[in-house]
Amino acid sequence: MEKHQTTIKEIAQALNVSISTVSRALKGDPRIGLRTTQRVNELAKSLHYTPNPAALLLKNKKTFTIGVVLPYLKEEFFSMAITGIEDILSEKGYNVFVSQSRDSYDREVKAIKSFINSRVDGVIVSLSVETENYEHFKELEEFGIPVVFFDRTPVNFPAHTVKCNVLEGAFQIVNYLVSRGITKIALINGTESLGVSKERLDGYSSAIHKNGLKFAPDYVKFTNLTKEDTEVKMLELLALDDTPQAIFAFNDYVALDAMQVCKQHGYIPNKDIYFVSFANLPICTYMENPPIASVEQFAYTMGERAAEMLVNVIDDINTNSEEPFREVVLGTEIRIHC
Amino acid sequence: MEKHQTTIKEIAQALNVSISTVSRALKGDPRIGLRTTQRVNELAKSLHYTPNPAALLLKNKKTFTIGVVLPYLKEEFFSMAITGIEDILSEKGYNVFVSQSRDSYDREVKAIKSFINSRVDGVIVSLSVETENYEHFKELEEFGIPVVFFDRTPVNFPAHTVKCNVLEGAFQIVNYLVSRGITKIALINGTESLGVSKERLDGYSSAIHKNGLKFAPDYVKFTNLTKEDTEVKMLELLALDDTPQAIFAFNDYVALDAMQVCKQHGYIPNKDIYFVSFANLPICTYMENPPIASVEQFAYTMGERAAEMLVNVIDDINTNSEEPFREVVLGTEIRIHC
DNA sequence: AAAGTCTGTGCAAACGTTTGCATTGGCTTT
DNA sequence: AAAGCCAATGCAAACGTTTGCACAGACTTT
Repeated sequence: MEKHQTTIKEIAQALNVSISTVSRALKGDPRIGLRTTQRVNELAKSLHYTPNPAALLLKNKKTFTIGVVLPYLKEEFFSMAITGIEDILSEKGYNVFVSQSRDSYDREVKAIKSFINSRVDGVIVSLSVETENYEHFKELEEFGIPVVFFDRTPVNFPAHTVKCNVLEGAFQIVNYLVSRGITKIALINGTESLGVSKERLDGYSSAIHKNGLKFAPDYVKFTNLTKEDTEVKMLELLALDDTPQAIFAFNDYVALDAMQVCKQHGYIPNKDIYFVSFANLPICTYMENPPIASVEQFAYTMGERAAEMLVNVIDDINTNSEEPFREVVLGTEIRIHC
Repeated sequence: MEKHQTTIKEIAQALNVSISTVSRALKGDPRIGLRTTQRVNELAKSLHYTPNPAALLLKNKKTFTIGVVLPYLKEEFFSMAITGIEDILSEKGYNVFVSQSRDSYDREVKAIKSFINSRVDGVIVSLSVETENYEHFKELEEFGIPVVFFDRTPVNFPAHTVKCNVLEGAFQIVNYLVSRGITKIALINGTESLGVSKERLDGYSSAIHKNGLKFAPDYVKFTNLTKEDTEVKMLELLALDDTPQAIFAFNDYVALDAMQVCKQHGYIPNKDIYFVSFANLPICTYMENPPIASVEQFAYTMGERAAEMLVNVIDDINTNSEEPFREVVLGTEIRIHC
């Protein structure tokens, strides 16, 4: 347990030169003689020297650390997004703090505060379902820490964002159902606080109208994404006089929960009632009976784009160019599974 | 973009007291007068003061940061373990760096090096399939950074570990199959480099022997956990003269991949060939046809225990008590699904 | 009234780097 | 041989904290 960490100072003493000489030699400053530079580098290597990040931060004001807050790592959509984020960021020399809000506003706020404390260089966020105010992100701003949101982005709050074209996706997938002769289509949406919920609703209703169908408010439910709430909403739909022929679910988890309710009540999913959703769960490919179609979400790509955007924003802050908010919208693809 | 961060010094100037007074007031040192303490705290709060972690590290040699390296976040087993880790660690005031090895030795080494650079206080690891030498962990030791391994722990390398009783679990689940009258049981194991593979094999063979069955080397396959390799191994099993009646898979992912191969070749999983596995994929509860039984892995608990162990080790280092390596072995439970 | 004891505060060094500004010694110029 | 120059190096301040020690003043003791 020799908890000793070599410092520049020790190298200097060992070589009988000054600290500044070692510092310069280490970064290849041309003012330092070739021989000295060499000796310093050799000794540094053999002593396993690595610069103390605290000292660096103190001078440079940069931690090379990025914080990420997202709802649930266990959702494949988010764990894949993290992979994209990590890939880009590690390449640029950043480390990644990960924190899960588990769809709780309080936890999200706590995570942000802790990121402020540790002076991350930037933050990437996908909002919790509960989040309706954005004070914690304003605080981040006060500390000069930039934020990029992906997928679950804030509403009425200008910010850097990466998302996919949810509205278009919702529109297309409802259209697809209609093209198969299905007209009684219900929507189990996420909570209204989520911008992505609103977009799904807009896409849904514009497809409904465009196809000359009647928009039935009874057919639109909101779930807070918990299994329990989804079950309640699905039961409500089943209890309607005019049972829907198809359910458009907020995402795969909601779809699966809803499908279970169907089964328990004697309906055969994708036979008596069709299901479609937003794909956040590639594991569905292992299922006997996944939703019949889904909107691709490009989780990995979204993570990549968000990370790239963040490093760009960080670099631009340093060069002091005052930029407007950036936005990336990924294309739309729907996948037919059967 | 006022990237200004309040310092203790500014508070001192504003209040016309010395820096040390502010520092002491902030931590409630009884030597500072009540009035002063109050004034300092008020101003600090209104200025959003938070101590600069770099300065703290420089003094305290502690980053309150823990690094975690594990194979894949997208595997529910690991994302749940992370949740357990996070829960314990955030409660103790630590931040968590997450890095995925994606079962690559090189990536694992890189992650460890980067953790050394950022001077984490400790590291939690679940090994990649490829890892066969442990030099990178020795390096960690040289820097005085403690490591705790969970689930995929090293072999012939003394270390702090948290795992479940894999041997016993394997034994019991094979026993269960036998109790259902199934005698031709094959094993699709992980690579031999993994200690948990060896334990599965030992449990398997001891159950085979105990039940008076013959151990058939042909019935034991090793996969590197990729879909491709698992498919190859499953095909080999199907090609045997004496096709097995049941497959004991390394984990749920391997089971699912193997089941797909079965289906493609006209066998009905869990009818023609039974499947059992180690449960690392709770999403299986949504499946029509999951493995008929599985060994519980206690992902969340394992994460918790590992985190607790690590903080204990860290605390003990500071109190200089030289301790032997710790080990936690979680109990065994098998779950019958149908 | 001198000595002692509090209470409340300040000084300055230390942690490991970076970096602007010297300083040194040897070499070329005149 | 005096002046000037360059290459190579060193000094010291700064970044934001913590902390051992010292100090001032006011109050008690004798």
